[in-house]
Amino acid sequence: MSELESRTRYNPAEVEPRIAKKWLDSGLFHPPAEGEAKDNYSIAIPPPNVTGVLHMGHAFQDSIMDTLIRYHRARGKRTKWILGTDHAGIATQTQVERQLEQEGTTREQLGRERFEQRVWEWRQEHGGTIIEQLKRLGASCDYAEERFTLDETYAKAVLKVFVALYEKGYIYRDRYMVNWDPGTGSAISDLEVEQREVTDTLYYIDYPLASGTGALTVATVRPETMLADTAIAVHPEDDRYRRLIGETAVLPLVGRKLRIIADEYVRPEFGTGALKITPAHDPNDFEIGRRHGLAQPQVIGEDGRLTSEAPERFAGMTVDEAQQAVVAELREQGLIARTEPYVHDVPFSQRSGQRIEPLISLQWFMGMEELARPAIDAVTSGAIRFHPENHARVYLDWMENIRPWCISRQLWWGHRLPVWYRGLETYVGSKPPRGDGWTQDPDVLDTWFSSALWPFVTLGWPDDTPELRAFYPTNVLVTARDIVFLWVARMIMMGLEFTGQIPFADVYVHSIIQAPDGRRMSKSLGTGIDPLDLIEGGPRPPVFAQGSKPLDDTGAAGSTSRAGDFPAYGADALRWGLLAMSSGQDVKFSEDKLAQGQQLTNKLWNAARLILLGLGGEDSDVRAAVAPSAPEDRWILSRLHRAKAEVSSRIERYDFSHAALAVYDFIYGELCDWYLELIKPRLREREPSLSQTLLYVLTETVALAHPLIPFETEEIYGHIPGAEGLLAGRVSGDAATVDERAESEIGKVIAAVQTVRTWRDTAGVKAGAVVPAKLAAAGYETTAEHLSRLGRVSFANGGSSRETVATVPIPGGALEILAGDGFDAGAAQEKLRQRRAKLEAEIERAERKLANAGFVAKAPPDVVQAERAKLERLRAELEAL
RNA sequence: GGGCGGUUAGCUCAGCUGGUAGAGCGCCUGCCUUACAAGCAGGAGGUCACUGGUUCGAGCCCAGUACCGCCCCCCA
Repeated sequence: MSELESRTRYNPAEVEPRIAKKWLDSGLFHPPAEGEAKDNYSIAIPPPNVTGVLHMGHAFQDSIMDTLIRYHRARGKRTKWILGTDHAGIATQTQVERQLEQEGTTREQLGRERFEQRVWEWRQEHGGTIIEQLKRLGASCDYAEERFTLDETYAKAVLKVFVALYEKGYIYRDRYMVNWDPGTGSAISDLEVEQREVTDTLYYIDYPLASGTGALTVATVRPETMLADTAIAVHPEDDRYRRLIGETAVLPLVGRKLRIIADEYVRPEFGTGALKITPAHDPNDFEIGRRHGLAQPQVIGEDGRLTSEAPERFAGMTVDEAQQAVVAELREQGLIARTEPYVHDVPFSQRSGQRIEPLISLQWFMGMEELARPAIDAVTSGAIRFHPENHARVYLDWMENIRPWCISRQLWWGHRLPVWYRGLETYVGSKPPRGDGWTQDPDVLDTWFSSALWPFVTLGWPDDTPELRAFYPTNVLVTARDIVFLWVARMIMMGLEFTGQIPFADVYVHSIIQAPDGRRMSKSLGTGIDPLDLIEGGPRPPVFAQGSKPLDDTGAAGSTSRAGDFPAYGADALRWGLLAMSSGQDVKFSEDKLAQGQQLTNKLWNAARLILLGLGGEDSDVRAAVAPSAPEDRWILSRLHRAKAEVSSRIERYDFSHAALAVYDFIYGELCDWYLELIKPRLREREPSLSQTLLYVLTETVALAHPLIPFETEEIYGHIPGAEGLLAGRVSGDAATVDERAESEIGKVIAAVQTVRTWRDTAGVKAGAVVPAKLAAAGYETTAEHLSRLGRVSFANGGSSRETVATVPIPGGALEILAGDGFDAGAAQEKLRQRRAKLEAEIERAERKLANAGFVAKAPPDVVQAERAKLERLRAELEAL
């Protein structure tokens, strides 16, 4: 018990690693694969990137999941938190390529096989980091069964799924417009593209008519793509151009004849109302081109350079060079009518940050409509519920307008497509084809393809394993909204298609934590933050040094300003703080909340010290029954019972900030501020009934707080005499009930003490002085001593002859302060006058309300009754003064 | 273009089926009271963005306005 005795401050740095080890050694987090999913509780972790490190989003999300997991474990459920990492195709490959670059080589030089080996080595080296960080956070994942989306068993499942969907006709190969990311040299999906505002130049270019009777002017921000133009489109009802439909224009610099076509897509009011059509390099033009059967010459290649289909003098140029060259030639020929700056949104790759080059490319796609239908039903029927529920609508909107998914990626790191070609033949199968001359498709699958199978493949699918029966479907999927489409929707579709069951019943979409200044947390912006620096102390980036707004003109600080390194808050304070921040919407990171969490852990630590050191330890045992008679004992049991109900219901409703606050309020506002103060005199007397109560209350309090602040509560639990096993594995019950009488008695005395203290302060009573008083109030039969001690008043025996110099209204009557020294009578009078004025104002308001015929007639009777009762109480109080 | 959310104390945020506005931090005052001074006790501080409506009664419900943020679609 030395730590408990010697430390007046809770020291997470010493406690947490020790407790973490105990948990890991206990095997508690690895449940047997028994029973059925409906009786068990499971969550599949959103697999972090295998080479990633824990960021704030993880810490937040994992705190939430661990709270759920620990809560349900304590309710006696067989509980499994499925753990693993994602191979994260592009992200991982990029990291290894960067390393190769430093070594002066490239993946091409290395060759595919050796490159893949390098990535596996990289994984070996860095793949364990985030898992260790999860342990440090206290996440009670099933570390005994760590999955990886590129494991052998996982690969088997991916192939099976691919082949099955191919055979159903959902997966197909097509030449189609894709988002080509020149940065990664791969196609990427729509969801990996983000729009950024860019200022471009809009060029107005004259296309001479073939008839020689003038020119048609088109507007474009990408003049270089004109080399691939195959038509000019106008709106069919545009009177300016209607007569030209069917004529031809001549493409400058190239000389190709362009048909002038009519298409509803064109907006007459934009630009010149005439649109150049480049089917190979613009998604809309691609569609128009298909409608009109236009050719698709491709002048920009996958390497971002002009192809041989462009006029020879441009071939080989980069897109930027080509643009300059094209503009220069057009200028020379006097074909640029004018230019203007133009601000618009342009697609960029989230992966590489490069501007997307829309290209026609031969890729593998997956038709989603058939898969979407049951996934829509699952949500509309309520089988899957979103929390908060407004996310369901966003999900449904997206699902109802779902588009094909480009699933092939031109990478080496990932699940290689189980597709082989020989001449014009294509073979798709989980095993290579027999015979000679087959070449496997070099592409790999989009990482999200394998992630979509996560909740069931991690449990052994396609085999019918005990794990699958015990823990699938999972209970809840915890995620941020940015991957609801990328991941959640696809898991639902794949889960229904391949297991016939929803993969989870609830989807909890949590906040995104922003930097204190409202920007997103990002390493490159300097707004990111390593959760480990908060746990163990570490450098504080400038943006975290103060509140969200700079100091105002008067120099008054808006909120706490902090400097230097983060203190070692510990994992508990971090977890509590993050949970307290959580909300239905995005939130700014608040270090104050961590500080509040730290306060809480310290308070609980000292409460435990008071109880455990005060008891001495040997004569009590938490296993003994508790049936106290003292009102404060019955009060704390009743309040504890309420706190448990409150915290449970908050956790079950995914309302973590209120769960965190409820724990705080109970420990601070009831246990420490009142109960422990009330029992202090009895503590010295070693009353057995009190000891039992204290041990019971402490045990149940740490159990209550354990899902949120697991380390400290586990540590304290270890010091409780008679406590068995680990708190993390303890199933809690609740023997107590609400005790109205005790709540009323103690509630009264608390209110009275507070009133007396306020009075003392304003009446200028010296802090330590004990003031003589007469108790002229009912309801303090069992608690007068508390009032006397905590209010520092002494009750005169019998009839005192001293005069009353002040009257302090308390519930049930008043406290008459008798003449004595140690306080300022004038100030007391003033205080009394203020109180009277306030009472009179309140009485007037209540009277006015009750005089309102509408109120009495229309308000619910109980509200009116309550108003009457209040008026009477106020009058009585005024009377007492 | 469509959709969603927000605007409450100096700061960050709560606020239930409408019934006299709350927390943490910061600020002021007083206390080293034998669990905790990184503590304790007390206090000040709010035209609930704005306009109108419904209601006996609106921070909460309805309509509109302004500003902030996010998502989807997209116009060369």
